[in-house]
Amino acid sequence: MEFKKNQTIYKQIADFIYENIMTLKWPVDQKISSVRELAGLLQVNPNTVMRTYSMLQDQGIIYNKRGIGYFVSAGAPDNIETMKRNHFVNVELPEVFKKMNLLKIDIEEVNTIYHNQSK
Amino acid sequence: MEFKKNQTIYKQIADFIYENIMTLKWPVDQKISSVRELAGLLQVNPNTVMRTYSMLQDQGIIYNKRGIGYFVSAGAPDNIETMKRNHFVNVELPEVFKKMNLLKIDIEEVNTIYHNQSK
Amino acid sequence: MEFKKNQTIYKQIADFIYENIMTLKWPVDQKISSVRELAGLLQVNPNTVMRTYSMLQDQGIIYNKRGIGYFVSAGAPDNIETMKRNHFVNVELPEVFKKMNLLKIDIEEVNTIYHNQSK
Amino acid sequence: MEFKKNQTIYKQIADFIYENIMTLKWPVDQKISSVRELAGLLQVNPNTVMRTYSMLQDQGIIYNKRGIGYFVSAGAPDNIETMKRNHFVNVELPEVFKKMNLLKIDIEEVNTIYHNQSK
DNA sequence: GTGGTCTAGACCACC
DNA sequence: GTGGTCTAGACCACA
Repeated sequence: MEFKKNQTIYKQIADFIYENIMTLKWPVDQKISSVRELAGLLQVNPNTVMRTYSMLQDQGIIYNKRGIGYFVSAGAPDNIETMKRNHFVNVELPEVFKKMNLLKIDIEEVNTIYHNQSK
Repeated sequence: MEFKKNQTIYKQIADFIYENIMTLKWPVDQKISSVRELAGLLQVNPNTVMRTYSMLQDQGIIYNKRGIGYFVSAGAPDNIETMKRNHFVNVELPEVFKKMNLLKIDIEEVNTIYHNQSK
Repeated sequence: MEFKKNQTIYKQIADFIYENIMTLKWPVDQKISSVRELAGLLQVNPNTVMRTYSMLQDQGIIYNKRGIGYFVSAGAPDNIETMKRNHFVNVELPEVFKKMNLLKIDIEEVNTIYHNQSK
Repeated sequence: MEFKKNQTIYKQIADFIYENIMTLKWPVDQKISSVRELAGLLQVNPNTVMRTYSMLQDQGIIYNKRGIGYFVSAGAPDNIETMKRNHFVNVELPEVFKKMNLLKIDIEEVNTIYHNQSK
């Protein structure tokens, strides 16, 4: 896996996990990779993975059974989706709109780009 | 002037200058505030302003006359606008579209939000 | 390491690094000294080394892995050599020739001095 | 007159005067332009010209009659030439040779460039 | 007055 | 441990 340099690695790992959970590749209550396992797979320092897991645990996305490992929480797939959706609609989109204003880019232009790109 | 904590100060100062140049408050070939002056005005260390000015000089936005000060480069207003425009269209928009895909948000929904918000 | 006072320290550090890379003492993809390490070694403030590293990163000579350190870029040895060669041939030599013209010094004389000196 | 940005202005003014004296446009014992006059001509701060004149006076190239102005010293044309010649041969050329060594550029190559350029 | 460089020391996020 | 940013204050050459 390759990481973008403009974002922290542990957050990109979180995105990787989010996607696995949302797409149900990692179903609810299933044990996920151990810290060392995932660190080895992603060629990353175990501390970094640990940091991701801690964050996800704080968010209630995964839970921990001591001595056994981390598991996907009930409701995680839906929670992730609404969390991301809210963030996108309430935080990211307004920023985009604000920038469009500054650059005098019309919403029509964005529509055009969107449709052209998907061809 | 107040600074957001999630972005570096010297880049926020750059944005401040970008806007002054784009809106022609600071016309081409006009001397801009000296390092110390702007530092005093923004309540910031002169080194921080110096860092901004160096970056802008590398970008060709401003130029320097030794012992006199910094001046707005010819073509700077247009260059800033195209630079920002390109970044928005080629970098930011694709990321937005990608996220829309993941969250299964249609372009129509974005249009709706856009028009609602502007009311 | 001692520094000449007629040139800035951070550029002299860059020259030091250029040489280590060109002579392959520091091979491609090898981690180079950390900012603090080199600062201690050269008896210089870490900020000064940081400045050098930033410049070299802009030039593509070194790259950064977050939280780990700086590494020599692929192709860096060749790039440094061609960069220096170009500067010498296109900038420095013409100035020398121009001065020879003013002082009415023949190229033959330069040849003589060159061969005498090397004895 | 235009100034290169990689060298100080007052030294470039000195070069301008050196040339006028060496080519005998400004003969020995002739009064040269006043500080203000030259400053106006070159579009430069009078302090900068003053600095040049001070340096030239220290070098014995020009002398001052109080209340009247600056004059070209006897022997100035020859002195400038030998001064420049010595500096070129003893300081600049060795540096060039040293750089040629580092970049493994042969004296033959320099000869070739020299002859090609003059065509 | 102007920019430019450097030091000393601090704090932060990240690996 | 790593880089990165910022402050405070100093010194210098130059215009």
